[in-house]
Amino acid sequence: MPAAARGEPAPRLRLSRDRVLHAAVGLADRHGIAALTMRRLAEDLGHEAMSLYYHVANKDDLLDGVVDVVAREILEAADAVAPWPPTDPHIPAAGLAWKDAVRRRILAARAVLLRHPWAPQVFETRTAMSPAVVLHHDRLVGLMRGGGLSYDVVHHALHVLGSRALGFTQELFDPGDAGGDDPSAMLDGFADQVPNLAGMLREVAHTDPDSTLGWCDDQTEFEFGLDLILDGLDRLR
Amino acid sequence: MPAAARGEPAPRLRLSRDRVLHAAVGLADRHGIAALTMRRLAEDLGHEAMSLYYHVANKDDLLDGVVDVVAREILEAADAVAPWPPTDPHIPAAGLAWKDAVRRRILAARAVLLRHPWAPQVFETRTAMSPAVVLHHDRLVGLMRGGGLSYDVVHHALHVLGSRALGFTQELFDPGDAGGDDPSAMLDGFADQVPNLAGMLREVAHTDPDSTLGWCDDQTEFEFGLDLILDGLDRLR
DNA sequence: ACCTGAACACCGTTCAAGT
DNA sequence: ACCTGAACACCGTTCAAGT
Repeated sequence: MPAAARGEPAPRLRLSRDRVLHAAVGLADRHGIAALTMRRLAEDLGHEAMSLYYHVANKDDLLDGVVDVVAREILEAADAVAPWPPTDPHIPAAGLAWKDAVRRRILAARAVLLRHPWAPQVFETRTAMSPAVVLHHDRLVGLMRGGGLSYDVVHHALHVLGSRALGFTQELFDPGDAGGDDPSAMLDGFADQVPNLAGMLREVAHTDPDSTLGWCDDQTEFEFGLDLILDGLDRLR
Repeated sequence: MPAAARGEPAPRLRLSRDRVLHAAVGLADRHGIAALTMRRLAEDLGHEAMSLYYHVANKDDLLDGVVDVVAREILEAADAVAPWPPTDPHIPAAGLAWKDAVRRRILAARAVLLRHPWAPQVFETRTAMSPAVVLHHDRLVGLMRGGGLSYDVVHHALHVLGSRALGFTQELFDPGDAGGDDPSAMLDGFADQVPNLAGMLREVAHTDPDSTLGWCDDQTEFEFGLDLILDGLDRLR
């Protein structure tokens, strides 16, 4: 009795490192990073857990590869909106264009990460650096230098941007559950101990009482911070 | 035959949530966050793993508590250098002082985190927010408002600062292993694909050939970014 | 060359039982 | 009230064995 007749999905395809990595990304996208175990991943691929070790050294290597897959996606998206070297022969004066180009690259990166919300956490734990991440940063350096920033300022810029260059920041408060209708409600019975925060929340909530995305629009805040930094850097030109 | 006579360290002290949490912090400090398992922690305390569950709901609750311990340490250090409300009756004009006070608080937070290098990773995974973190932010809000920033700008400020308010940033490249004597060496055989980065590294390394901390001084870069942001915010006053 | 099964040393956690 | 031992369902990984 053949495997297919027993209702078991036989291995449909031979494994490869690339197939393993892309399946891992898909699994994390669908069920979160906690679901990404060697056993579960193998199951998704119709193989046994041990088979993965032929294509991947260990779990750490798997995560390095997963990060690189996401980083390649970012690189591609960023190159599509602001390549280096610039292809457009009609680019305006470099000094004016660098900010826009860097901004476009970073917002494109952010758009990619919104599809992989688990990725920032994984990026944080990686010690080896993905080639695609390095390429992305090389392009940022090129654009900033072309805009008239010194290498020294560009170097500082990479540090200031940090993970923002890849489109994410470390938010300490989860806007998801903190929001609700009334943001200051979450401080109930606690407000007298945090008078400043309570005051701020009351006013900010009042200013924009019915924003669709809750009282903190992630995209708006990300862009605000990005522009604050880019403007600050431009002033050092 | 008593337990002590058999050479086994009998439980010297009764457990408590506070003792468990502080032991967890110490364990992570000494052996890294990966060593922080329920079994290992119990062993350090001279008890059985299952005993911990009487004082802590589960591992998630343990990590929430651990984060709060670190956050209380931060709060205390920050209040020591820049309390709110300000205690000094001779404070200069508020507009000039807010930046310095916020800067002091954040650098004090950073000093604490340098003693707990594993903490940022744990902060990232927490969804519940630590009371001590909320208090620290309340004080930042107070100082900024006192400095003449509108609630709206202060709100943006908290988002821009993000984890920086607690003294850490997400660095994508590990300065530890990337450094060495020659930073551009790490791009060997790759330099032609990343000409901008290679150019930058050559010049930056040359500028400061023998800095003790390697080619990227974390503290310098952190302060550079912090000041860039604070100056940008001040301009919105 | 590529894949597998059994086995090992770990996890976090439940539950009934001890003092 | 506080702590424990045995047991369960998971991990990542080694290794010898299959095709």
